Amino acid sequence: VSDPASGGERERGSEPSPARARDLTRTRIVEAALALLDRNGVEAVTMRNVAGALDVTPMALYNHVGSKADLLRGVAVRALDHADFDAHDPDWRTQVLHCFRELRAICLRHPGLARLLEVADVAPPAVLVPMDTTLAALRQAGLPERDALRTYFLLVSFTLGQADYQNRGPFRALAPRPETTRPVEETTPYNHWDFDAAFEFGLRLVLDGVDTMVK
Amino acid sequence: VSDPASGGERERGSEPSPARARDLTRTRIVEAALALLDRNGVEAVTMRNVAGALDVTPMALYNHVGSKADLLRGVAVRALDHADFDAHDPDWRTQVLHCFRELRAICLRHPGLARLLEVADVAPPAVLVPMDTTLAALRQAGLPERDALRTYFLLVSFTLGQADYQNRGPFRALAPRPETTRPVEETTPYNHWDFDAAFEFGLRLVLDGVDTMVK
DNA sequence: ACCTGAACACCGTTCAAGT
DNA sequence: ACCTGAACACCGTTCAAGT
Repeated sequence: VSDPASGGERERGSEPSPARARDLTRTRIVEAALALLDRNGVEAVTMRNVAGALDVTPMALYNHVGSKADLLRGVAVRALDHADFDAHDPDWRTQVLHCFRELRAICLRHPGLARLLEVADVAPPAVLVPMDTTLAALRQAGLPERDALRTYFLLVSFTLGQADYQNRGPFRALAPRPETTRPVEETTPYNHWDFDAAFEFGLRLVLDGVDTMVK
Repeated sequence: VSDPASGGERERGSEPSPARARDLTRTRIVEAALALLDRNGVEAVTMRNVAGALDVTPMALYNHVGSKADLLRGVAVRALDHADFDAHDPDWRTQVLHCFRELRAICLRHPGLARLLEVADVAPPAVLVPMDTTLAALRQAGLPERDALRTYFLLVSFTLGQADYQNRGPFRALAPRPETTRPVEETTPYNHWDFDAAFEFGLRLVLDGVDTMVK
């Protein structure tokens, strides 16, 4: 609606306007949806909103996407497909650190993405395949295949969960109400909560756990 | 609709039917919503469905609940309010284990609850306050207040995430596609995945990490 | 005080038409 | 092949009535 670049030039060259060519494309649709996700959150990415942003009828989208679930899957892929999860480092610890810092950075760059990935019927298996590097690193650390997978899931849950909390503002839930259960002077950590530090703490804790596990 | 016990007796005693008393109550509404959540998942708990289950107009609910968010908050509270998160054990490790095993057990008893708690604007701070016992245990383990909180969030993300994956069937997402990225003989852990064992592994890993951290 | 019924502004999606 | 428009079966919620 408010995008000035969307209603631009129509029929190019000499073609006599072949049925109002809009060059609507799956890529353009996915990008419009991602823009909506970034600006207004996951509940704003609606077939009708996406269509409106592209100045098109809702039903026009279905020539390119199949369903809303398909579109959301495309959005998730698009947001992650330029990620580089490979640290190219022989040390398994720095490899795992790099991997999940990268995942978190992307989730913070696209508010609403973490939520989208948690609503998992939307995330295609392909999305996190690059994380194979993490599995390799954990195996290299000495974990058997099954435990490497378990640790991988633990790290994914943690990373997405934290990013999600951060994105929707200082935790509305899960926090034991400091204002009522605890004297005021102890509530300081809630007021200036350092998400970055908390994330790094969690990563270190898990990696320390891996160390102990393989020892 | 299909509940035979809902359309039962009307006006009792000698009262001349004072405007069709339905004894509709917040508790009954919350319980009907929880039943819907358990049977048909979170997307089935709809104002209209809840009203239908109670044989009442959707708008009748608003005399007792305020909004759908308020209702969902009530459902979360109801599902958790009989939980006993206190192990009454001096050992901090068994206290933390008990706490999160209990949380997970409740989430598995109420499929859809984990998802509900993750959509956190719905979970009231009060819901997880009993977890104060966990914080106390982690402080007792030697963690400073801030790190105890961080570990608490890590454990909550992990527990809810795992329960959520388990509830919606063998992970549709987040799994690095074994069938295409890896030879078949290595895919066994995917086929018979032991959620209980994976959860226990995660707990142990985190507690080992705490041990290392305070040492 | 509590419940109903109609209505409003939304959803995703189907289907028959248009070009 | 691609897009439109009307329609269907849903949402949560407001508002004026009924008792």
